[in-house]
Amino acid sequence: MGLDIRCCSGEHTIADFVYSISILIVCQSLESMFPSIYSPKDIEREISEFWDSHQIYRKVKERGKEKFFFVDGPPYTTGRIHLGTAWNKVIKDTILRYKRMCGFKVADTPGWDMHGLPIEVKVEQELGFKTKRDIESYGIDRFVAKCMEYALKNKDMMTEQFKALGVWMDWENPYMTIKAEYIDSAWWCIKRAYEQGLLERKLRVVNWCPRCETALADAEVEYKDKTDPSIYVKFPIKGQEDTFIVIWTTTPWTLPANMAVAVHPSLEYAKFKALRDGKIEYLILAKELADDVLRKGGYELWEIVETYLGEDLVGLEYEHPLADEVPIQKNWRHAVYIADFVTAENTGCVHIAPGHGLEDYELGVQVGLEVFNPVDDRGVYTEKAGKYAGMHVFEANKVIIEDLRQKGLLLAEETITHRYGHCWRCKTPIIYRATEQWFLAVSKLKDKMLEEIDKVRWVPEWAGASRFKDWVSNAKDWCISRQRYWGIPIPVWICEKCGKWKVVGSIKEVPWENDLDLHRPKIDEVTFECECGGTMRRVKDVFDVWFDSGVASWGTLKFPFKMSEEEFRKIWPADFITEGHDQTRGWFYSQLGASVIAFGQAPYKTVLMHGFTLDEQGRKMSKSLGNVVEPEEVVEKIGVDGFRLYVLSSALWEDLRFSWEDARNVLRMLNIYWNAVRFAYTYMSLDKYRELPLDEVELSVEDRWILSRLESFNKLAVEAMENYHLHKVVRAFFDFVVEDFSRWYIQLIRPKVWEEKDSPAKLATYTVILRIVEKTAKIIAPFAPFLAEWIYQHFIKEFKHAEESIFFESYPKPDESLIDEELERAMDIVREIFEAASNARQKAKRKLRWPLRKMIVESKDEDVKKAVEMLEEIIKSQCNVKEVEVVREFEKDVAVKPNYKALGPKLKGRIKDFAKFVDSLGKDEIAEILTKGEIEFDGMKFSVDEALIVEYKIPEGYEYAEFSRGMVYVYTVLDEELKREAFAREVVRRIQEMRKELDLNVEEFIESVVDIDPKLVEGWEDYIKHETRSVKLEFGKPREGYIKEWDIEGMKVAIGIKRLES
RNA sequence: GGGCCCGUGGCUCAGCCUGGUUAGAGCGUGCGCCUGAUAAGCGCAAGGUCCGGGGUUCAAAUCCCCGCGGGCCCA
Repeated sequence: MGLDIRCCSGEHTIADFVYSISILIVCQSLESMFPSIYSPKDIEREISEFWDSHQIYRKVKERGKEKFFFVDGPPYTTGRIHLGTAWNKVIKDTILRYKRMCGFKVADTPGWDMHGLPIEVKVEQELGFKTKRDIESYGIDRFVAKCMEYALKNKDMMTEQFKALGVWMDWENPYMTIKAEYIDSAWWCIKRAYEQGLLERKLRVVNWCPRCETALADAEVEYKDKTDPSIYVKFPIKGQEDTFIVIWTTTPWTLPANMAVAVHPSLEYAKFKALRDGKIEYLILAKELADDVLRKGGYELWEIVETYLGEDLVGLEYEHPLADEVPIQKNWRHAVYIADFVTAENTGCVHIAPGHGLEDYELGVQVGLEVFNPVDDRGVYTEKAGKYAGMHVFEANKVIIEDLRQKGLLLAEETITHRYGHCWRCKTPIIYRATEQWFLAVSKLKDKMLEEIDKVRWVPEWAGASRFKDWVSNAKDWCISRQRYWGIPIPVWICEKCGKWKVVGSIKEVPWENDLDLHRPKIDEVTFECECGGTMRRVKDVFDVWFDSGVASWGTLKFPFKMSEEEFRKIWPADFITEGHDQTRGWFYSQLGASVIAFGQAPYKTVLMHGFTLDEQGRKMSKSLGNVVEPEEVVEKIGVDGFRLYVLSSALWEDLRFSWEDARNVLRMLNIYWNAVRFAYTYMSLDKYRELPLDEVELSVEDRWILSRLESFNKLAVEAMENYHLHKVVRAFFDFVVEDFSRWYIQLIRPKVWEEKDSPAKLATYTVILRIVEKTAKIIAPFAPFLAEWIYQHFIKEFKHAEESIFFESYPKPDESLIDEELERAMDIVREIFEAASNARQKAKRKLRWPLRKMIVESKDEDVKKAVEMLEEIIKSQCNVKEVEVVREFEKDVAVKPNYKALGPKLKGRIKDFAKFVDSLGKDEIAEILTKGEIEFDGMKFSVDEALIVEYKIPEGYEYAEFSRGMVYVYTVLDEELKREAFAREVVRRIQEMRKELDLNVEEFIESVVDIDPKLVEGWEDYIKHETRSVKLEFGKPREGYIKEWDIEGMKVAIGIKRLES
């Protein structure tokens, strides 16, 4: 745009010339001061160097006052960071930068989760190991050293990746779960558990990974589809010929350990007489399920012989189906018991193996069954399993099925695909095994934990109130022991002689020399002497790695090793943590559990739960799908700031579907911001502007408007930040910058920047722009730190006194006195009117370059009237019309016709007279009828709707378009005067184009020859000369210089321009 | 089977908590405009059963219930 402007007639003055020269000089240095193209890479490099060389991070850290205790959820040190990890840290960094700008002294210690099975598995793979025996023969000490090396190497690599994302954390001093002081924090917590009787060692059925040969916590079990046998087995009833109770199982390998059958007390069971292959059998199972099962079993006929409730079956004894193969089974009595967990599914009779099932175990304890577990750590049957000894359980399935078939006890065999637990790291299907393990008795703390959840602020609210509570209510005791090597050693020593425990609560109680040698196997050498004279040896287990991170909220503070309780209490609990929704059962939980044990309260005050990163189709990113997007790839294309803004632009708690298109769009918007700031920079630096107080300049209406918008944006940003709604800030930022600042304000003020140097209007504009740039940069600084800092260094510092870094500044507070809602509304209306006018012009094929005589806004809304009055000049210039008028009702030609269809049947023959009457009505009469809504004819009254068809016709020469509160009518007829102006502009436009094609500098003068009738642009010659920097303008055939033939509105026009040698 | 979240134009999402004229953006598409931010920028248009069905209400994308589809977590 930039329409009706600078048509100041007159010759080029000396001042003009000087101005041109200075533009030239500015243009040359401009590119180095403020490049024309936004290049994230260059900016990031420059700013990184600046931050490093000026030690900005350290200085910012020192400035904080009031504490803000943030705890970093420690990423696990395997491999490189992925999109999700990057997103996570960017969220954290943005919040921390914001809090620092709010004056807080922020705890920004990053954490590293460095122990555990995942690393062991990776190292095993590197070394080509398959079993624990490989590790033991290699040497635990060497294996642990490898794990440490692996973890440290990855930590360093990931640190560099995080730094590259502009994440300001204390990378020199992270907390690491492998460090002595951290292990101290964990041991201290276990001691606290022990003192409260919450540390238990018990025989329990646990999730067991036969490959890793260790117990797994519920949180370490991953459910996915697995195909298993699904078999129906007949257990022979003792003392009753050909009578069986029928059970169903998907784990035939647990049958050698069967100890009982469970039925539901109130479910109906029946004994069926069934015929198969000419043989009669009696089968007991749930009545309602029998038909289905018997059909599967291939029975030809069956009938009910007897029915009973489950409770009636109690005590019914049966023979173990594999008693011959597993002789030890002959020592025990097998019978039917009742259990509430039995459901009316399959046969209604549940095979119970207390050594291999959670509920089985509980039932076993209750009724006094043997907990028989003939399976070793590797998932291989022991000698106790008789015939099956030495066989892996999963391989045993088919052997057992075959044995049952041979014995005639297999009723039916199918396969089933169901969700089955797998080891979270090595993906091996887990088994359930009864083993001795160490537990934290979380079940005793559940109520307290639920109570604490309520005291925490959850963002979004349902993260805690619904999702987390659900998990915690279902939580069982936490199995914290692992039969592995790379982990925090469990600090329990047991006397070999009397069995007494010693729980060590501090690393000071054991001898150690450097902070890393508390690991196995060294710690295993430490012994204590028991009161009884016996030797106390450490249990061999290490902690579940989730327990490591569970103590992070004090581990990060090095409490209690290096911090006093008094000091600790001033800081703890954490003000803020944030992680992905997978951490509901992970870190949110492990921390809550550990903390309730240690302190009886939640370790965090606010928890922000964020989503997962998915690919463009909404699938999880995974290597096997080949859809992984690396953060570096994105950064390469759109820069760190672009990346950060992109991942922060949608609601954090929802999954982020990565989209290249959207990511690139962020870059495009940043580019608009860049260009807008650069535009301002060009003229402000040319004019050597220095900051003026806002109240010393004469603000125009558009200045007041943009200031109001700016403060409204500021207000929204602060509110959103306080609610952790980061995406709202990003959206509002782009909205303000693109819509209000670039697309509208800059267009409006463009003419002003050409005014003479000390023009008050221009100074006001500069003052406003400086404020806009400063505030927007500060508001977005936590999100896009590089760009914000760059603008601060290159723009803000140029025009006002500033700090060393933008991060020394405080986050801007809105000045609500500058918010003028009425003006904002008025401008909204004006922008709508402008859009409608553009629309109408397009319909009438009147391009914006062509001035139009007048425009009428029709609306009954007082606000519209006020808006147009208030902002008339803006409408006129933007819409390129000479005159604008608001009316309540635009005078349209109204034509009315009789509604024959409706009135015909009523008036019958007199309808013709009515038609005549209607025809005879004058303009005023029609108007009156329409206002009244009634028409009187021959003593009868009809409503207008019924009697008339009303047609409106807008007057000749007008084109219209709708907006939300009315209509805009544009008078599109061009009179001679307008045509001359329009034509002049067409000519100017062509000459400018030619200047560009010749690559002329903006200040260079030319001579122009235009082959048109001079009358076409009469009165506009000087305008053309001025606009095109033509010293001479002639009409006629061009003969020299650059000549080009144009088509202007269907007319062939030759134009020639010649560069003037200076 | 249970818990939570999501389901709005071709695509990505606002709006829903606190019900109220015509459901908004951006991208993409088509047409055009602008030209001293210019290897940029801008406008207009087409395009929607707001997942489906019930209910509450004068009024439902919005609140309630029942389904369907997707995701995560659990059993």
